[in-house]
Amino acid sequence: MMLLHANGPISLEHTLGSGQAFRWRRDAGLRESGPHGDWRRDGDWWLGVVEGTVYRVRQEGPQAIAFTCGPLDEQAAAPLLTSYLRLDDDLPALYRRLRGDRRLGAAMRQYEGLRLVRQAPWECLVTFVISAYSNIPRIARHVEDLAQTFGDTLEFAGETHHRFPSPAQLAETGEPWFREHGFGYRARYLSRLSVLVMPLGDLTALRRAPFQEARSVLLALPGVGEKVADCVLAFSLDQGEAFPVDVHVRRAVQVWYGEGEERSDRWVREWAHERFGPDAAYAQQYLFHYQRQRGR
DNA sequence: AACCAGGTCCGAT
DNA sequence: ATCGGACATGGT
Repeated sequence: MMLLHANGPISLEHTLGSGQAFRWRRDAGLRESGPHGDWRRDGDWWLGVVEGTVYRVRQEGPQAIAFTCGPLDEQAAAPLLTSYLRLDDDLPALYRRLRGDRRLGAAMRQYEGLRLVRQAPWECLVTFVISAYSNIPRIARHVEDLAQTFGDTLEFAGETHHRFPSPAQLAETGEPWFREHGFGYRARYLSRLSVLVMPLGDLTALRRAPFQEARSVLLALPGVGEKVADCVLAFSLDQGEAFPVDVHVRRAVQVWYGEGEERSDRWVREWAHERFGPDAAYAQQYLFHYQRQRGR
């Protein structure tokens, strides 16, 4: 087990549970205890697969986490997990910049430690094409189905897990397979996506590209509209200007900033770009989570 | 049992 | 440029 410290607060609950990434699940780490065969929780762990590594992560105070992993050793994995959870992001500075905003101020207090994640772009792209007009539990089910069916196996702590499949591993999958597995009308997009992405090479190169340029590349792909493109830009390509506008965020902005007037997605997006600039992606995730949790 | 879900695409104004 | 409907499926 290894400890990692964050630059400011980190909350696994809010980071992994706010609908950015879909391969994390709460893992109580059940361990047998007592003479009556009852089970007890061994802390509140999260279990997830990132690239080729399986992680078990738990909160270790407001600014630190502990983790184990495999098959990669912890020393080698530490910088990878640090990057994935963006533990180096200066959250206190972000809060200082945005705390003048009343709604964001409230959201940041309530969900302190919520960080954007830095996902693998290909997995993020497929995930959010799947996400279109769906819901979070179902999205997670589809992503897991793809991993188990087409991804390489990974052994960790006596259990078998799966990597998310590469474009090449998905390229042979035709529309009928996706239909049969409940992907609905997204089947047509997904069956074409791999083939079109392969010649683009490593999508992480888009992290160095200007925002609009990276966005154009994504928008040319099947099943990728403005919302999905902005999710990929925000959650995998370090593009802080991205502001994904879904039904929740549009409502939130209409009510909180738009005097309740009907606003188009374009209006909301441009308003956010003007107001938040390079902090737009973070602002969006706080507003999204705030709005979505509000009704529960 | 309707209604909605982290939308996109396409054809018609 | 913008608008409206079609598109599959499952959760609440």
